[in-house]
Amino acid sequence: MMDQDESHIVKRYMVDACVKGASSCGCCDAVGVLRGTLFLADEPLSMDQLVEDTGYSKSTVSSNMSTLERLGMAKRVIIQGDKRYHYIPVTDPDSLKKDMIINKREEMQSIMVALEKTENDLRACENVSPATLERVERVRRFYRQMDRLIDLISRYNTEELIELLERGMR
Amino acid sequence: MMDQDESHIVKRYMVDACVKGASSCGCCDAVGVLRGTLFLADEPLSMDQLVEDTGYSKSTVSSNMSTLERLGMAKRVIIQGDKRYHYIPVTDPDSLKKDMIINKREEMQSIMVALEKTENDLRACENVSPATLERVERVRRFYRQMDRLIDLISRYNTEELIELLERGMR
DNA sequence: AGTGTCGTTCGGAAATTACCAAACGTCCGA
DNA sequence: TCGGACGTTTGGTAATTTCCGAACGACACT
Repeated sequence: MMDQDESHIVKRYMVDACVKGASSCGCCDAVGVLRGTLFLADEPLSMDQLVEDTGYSKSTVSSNMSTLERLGMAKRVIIQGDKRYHYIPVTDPDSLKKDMIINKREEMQSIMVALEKTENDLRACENVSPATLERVERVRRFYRQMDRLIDLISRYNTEELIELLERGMR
Repeated sequence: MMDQDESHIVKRYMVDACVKGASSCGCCDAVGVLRGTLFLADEPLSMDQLVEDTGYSKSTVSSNMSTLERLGMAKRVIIQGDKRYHYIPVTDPDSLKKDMIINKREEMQSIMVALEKTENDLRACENVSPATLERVERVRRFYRQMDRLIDLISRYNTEELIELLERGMR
């Protein structure tokens, strides 16, 4: 009796948290709902179970699970004697961090390419104010710095980083 | 003749880059278009000029400029002898970094609150598998670490950080 | 107070996105 | 080679979001 209700309430917060996280990645709610459901499942879930647990259709679950996979937040596992796929959530901090950084980095890169192109085009123009050019340069420098920073961050694991930065404070 | 066309092409890349960046913050295209337009303007732009340059309506420009302000990507400035607002893009790296971090941090915080609540609820339940609890703990630990990391990162300026991390590599 | 200039807010239309059901392709065992 | 179980892809639809024009409120100058 109570169990059902309680697990429902518990689920709510987790799912909400994941939905929030998902939407800040530009993902739709379903991605968050699915991730949250996976977190609170006792065992790897098949697509049918995800369909049942979330109320989404099979097609919605299928496409959104592939984005979860692409983002490194879920993995497929093989269950012996069952030809269906089963999904587990990725919870390993280093793995999560790595994928978070990879995704962020790709964003940065594509913006940097565009900025570089803009800067070159501006230099080729005659009637561009120096102020404008300098502004673009400055923004580009910012993104370059951030990219470098992300690169450096990716080379450490999280504990190391925290320790290093805490040590540097003094 | 050529000037018009050229500046149009130049603008394209910059605007595209900003649109891409904006949509990864969950902002609509207009936010990116406005930001890109600001970057390439020779002088602070009034709302009327932004309306003309972007083709958006006054209301759209108004509301999206306030989100740009909220995100710390644009600022209002006063032009002597002109009662209208004018906008300039924020290009200072440290300022951009600061706001980027503040926004990211708020996201993290709200997710962490939800995770904490979930963990407490799970502990209160009887029939929760230890594996599930451990999984939630692990995810929460991840977010706590990332939050700590972001906090530390916010205490340095970018050059310091890069130097510190480069030094730490050896 | 009256008038004109600005910027914001509000309700509805248009465009985009998320979602579902059905059709389709694939793999495996018979 | 057929049949069945799975997962993915594909239109079509419902819901959300974006955007515009109009109305509104605030401020300055007369």
